[in-house]
Amino acid sequence: MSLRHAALGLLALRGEASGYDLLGIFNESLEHVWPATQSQLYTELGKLTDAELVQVVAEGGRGRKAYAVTEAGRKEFEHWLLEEPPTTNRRNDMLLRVFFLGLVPPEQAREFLLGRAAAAAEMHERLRGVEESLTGEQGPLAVHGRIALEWGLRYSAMQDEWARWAAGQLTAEGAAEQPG
Amino acid sequence: MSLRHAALGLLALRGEASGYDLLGIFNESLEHVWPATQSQLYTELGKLTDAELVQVVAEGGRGRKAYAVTEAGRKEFEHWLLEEPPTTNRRNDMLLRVFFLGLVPPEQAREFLLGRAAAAAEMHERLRGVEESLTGEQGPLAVHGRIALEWGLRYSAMQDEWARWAAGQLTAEGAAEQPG
DNA sequence: CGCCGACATTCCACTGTTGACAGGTCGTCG
DNA sequence: CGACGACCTGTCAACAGTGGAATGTCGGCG
Repeated sequence: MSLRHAALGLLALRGEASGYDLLGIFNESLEHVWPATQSQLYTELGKLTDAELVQVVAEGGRGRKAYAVTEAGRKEFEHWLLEEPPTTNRRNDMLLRVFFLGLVPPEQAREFLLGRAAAAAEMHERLRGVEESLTGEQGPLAVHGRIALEWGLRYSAMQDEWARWAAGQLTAEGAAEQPG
Repeated sequence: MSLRHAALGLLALRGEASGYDLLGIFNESLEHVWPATQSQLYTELGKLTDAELVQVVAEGGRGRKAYAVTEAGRKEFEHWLLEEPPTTNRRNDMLLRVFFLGLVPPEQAREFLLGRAAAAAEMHERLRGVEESLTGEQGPLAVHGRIALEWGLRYSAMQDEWARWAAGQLTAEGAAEQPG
């Protein structure tokens, strides 16, 4: 149920915004952190209004409704942000595959792992590019964006090293099975 | 749709098993990689049977049905394992919170990050314990289990270091804002 | 024998996510 | 003017995942 809090947070950052505005932010800034679709967002804004966590503060042309968080909404948001423990991602597609890697020949397993390493390295380079385009930017949003980016950099580096290490383990295993 | 492939993989490893058997494995070995509930698993086994990827090879007491993968099932499984690119986890609850950390006082933001570091360190220690209980184990399953475990160790270490680094960034920022 | 716990399957109601569809308004460029 | 693209809101069906309840069987222990 974090879409609700993402919407509250964006409204808190922006002061006021329409569903359409929020959708733009979701597709730009939050695309890799918490994607959301139109239908989901408009539905959620409706529910938030019913729960009186946000309210319509202006209506403009083309049916536009500008929303802003209420006092209750702000409270709910801060409670989520600081007091609810973040739910760890329990499912991991790649580790599931690793679990079954013994079912295919070692050479194919090794290829799989090296493929993962390459994908991680590619992601790392992409993020390095983003990092460079960010140097010189100022403000608190740049600070927190930079922190999130650093997570991605460290994550992809970790994944790259781990996958290459794991491939090495398989090679060692194969060598041990066929000595001499 | 990976539950389907997890079930196929477990059946391939085990040769044959009932829904109840599989559920036990999901709760033990796959709990932190791909959890599944009763209702989900039995439903999936029904669908897999309809699709002729598995078949009932024996019926025992208490309504027990033992399943095994068919040739088509094995093919489908290997295709998934080696050729379909693993889907990266797109949503990250913690990074979403980081994105909004500018909305609360720096001291609270710092506390949040240090809390995350502590949680990661705790997870790391827990995994270290699992690692120790694994030394001496043999066999290919131990090898791949060890590789998955190593991922967890590196992931938690990375998260711990990152969170402490990030907390430092906020301190530096606060210090820069209030010099002298 | 009677009960209990492990074994074993199935159904239901609910939430979250996705993608497609449908409808309407405003500004501007040719 | 007319068409087009950007703006803006909404509904629907389908599916994955969660949690709980209902139902029944078998083996062993007191």
